[in-house]
Amino acid sequence: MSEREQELGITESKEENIGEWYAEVVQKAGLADYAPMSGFIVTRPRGYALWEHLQTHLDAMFKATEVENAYFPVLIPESYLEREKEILEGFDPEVAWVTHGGEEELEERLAVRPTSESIIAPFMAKWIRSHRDLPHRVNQWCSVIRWEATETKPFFRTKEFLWQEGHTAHASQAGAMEETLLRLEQYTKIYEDYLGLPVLRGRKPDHDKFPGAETTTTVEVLMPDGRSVQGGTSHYLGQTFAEAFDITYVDEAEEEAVAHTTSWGLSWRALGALILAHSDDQGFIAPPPIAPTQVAIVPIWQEDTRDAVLGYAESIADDLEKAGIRLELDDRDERNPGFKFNEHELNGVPLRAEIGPNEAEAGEVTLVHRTDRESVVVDRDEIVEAVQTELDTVYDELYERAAKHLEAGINEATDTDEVINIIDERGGYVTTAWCGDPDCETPVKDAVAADIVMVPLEADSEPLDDTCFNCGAAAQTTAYFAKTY
RNA sequence: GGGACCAUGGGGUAGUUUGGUAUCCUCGCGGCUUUGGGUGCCGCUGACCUCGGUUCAAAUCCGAGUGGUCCCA
Repeated sequence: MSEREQELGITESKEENIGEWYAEVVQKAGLADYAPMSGFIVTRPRGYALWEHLQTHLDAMFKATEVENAYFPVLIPESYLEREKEILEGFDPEVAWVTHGGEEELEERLAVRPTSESIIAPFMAKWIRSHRDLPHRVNQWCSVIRWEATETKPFFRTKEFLWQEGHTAHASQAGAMEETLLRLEQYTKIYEDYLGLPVLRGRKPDHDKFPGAETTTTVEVLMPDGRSVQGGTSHYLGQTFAEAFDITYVDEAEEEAVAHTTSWGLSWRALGALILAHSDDQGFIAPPPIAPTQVAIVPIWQEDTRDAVLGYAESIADDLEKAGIRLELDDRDERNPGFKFNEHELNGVPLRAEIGPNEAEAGEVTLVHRTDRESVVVDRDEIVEAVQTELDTVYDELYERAAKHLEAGINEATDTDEVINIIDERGGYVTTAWCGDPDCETPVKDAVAADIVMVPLEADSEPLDDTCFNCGAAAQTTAYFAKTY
């Protein structure tokens, strides 16, 4: 590696030093910077654009399934937070408090929302009177703050993060469970159809549920270093919150009844997952559906071919733009093509169009994949279709790569030593039969810091074996062990 | 929760052990040159994380803080 490359591009290796490599990709690809306060980041336009595109797609799915957006205050009175005991206990150590307005101390301190159940639920109680008001669904796109003293990793671990939180109320348990699973389905779709990441769907074990929830479901994404990321969660909250906040309605028999509620959230951790999964030692790789720039057109000219090449490139850019493709025509005069190639690769642009005198003369365009630098020469007249095809190809390559990794990353074990050994040597998920007692998780936790990240979604699915991997008691379910972020 | 390492122009660094003039590359800006994988030359701007201590003198030594990375729980 030459000195020049060390300075401008990525200098860390994903293979050997994934932590530092990730920090370098995030900064050099212009996605985020570290803020002056520990635990906070500044999301730069290229990083924020990823979030906006993800948001557009997910929001459309919500709206197509009867969700409306609303906005609730960032501050929650302490008395509201106290109304549901478990949520208070669950989040208490991580709540940031506002105690003063100007110099004056407040009569009641205000929590910066760590999640909004306790401010949304009272309003649901107010708005819902009759069974005709159900189901009721609201979602908000916002940020929350959880004051954990952990090390910052942009998009994965920050005290403030962007997310959406959906909250719904239903007449029946069945309706609320259906809702819970529908949102989990939509999270799966976002990962698999837009971010290029296959996921595992499951339920959290009882000791790791959302505070106050009956059932917490999760989509888990396997990272290149063998750790699992919780990519989104959807909770069936039973009647706990409805009872605490009086979300009741008059049913068809004119009886007062307590509603069943759900909540579901997906954060910008999804961005962390896709950056970590797809990018390489050359820099970031954005999956085409959410790429801020999908195609970088690099014109290559000599003195005498300049006008012809630029004119040709511009007409192609016009066609692509009209077709709704996000592109950048990089006609900077002070940079040579090689420099531009490297820069767009660093920034994650999934497809590059090279247009020089050769292409202009032949009526062609050279398209190059970000993933493997493979190039195809296509006809100028079919440029829109060709670009769409090649973007799909890049997406498929990203997805296939991640799918192979996931497939190889699920292994089965029958006893504690085997669970520990596989986690230690290969990482990934280790499936094993489990009795359901959290004490049986402890030896694995102590040895390799891995947890049970999920159990199968279907509560009645048969465990892998008759007896628990650790204590030998009757197995209740199959556990998926993994190290986590 | 415990430990280790690190912090010098926008980015990457030398200098720190042994206290005294801060090095080089790159980015940026101006000019010329140049364009199918990080062009070349000339000129310019720009830095010792913060606070305190020791000292004639601190990037350098000491203490505290802030921030980052990694390892272990």
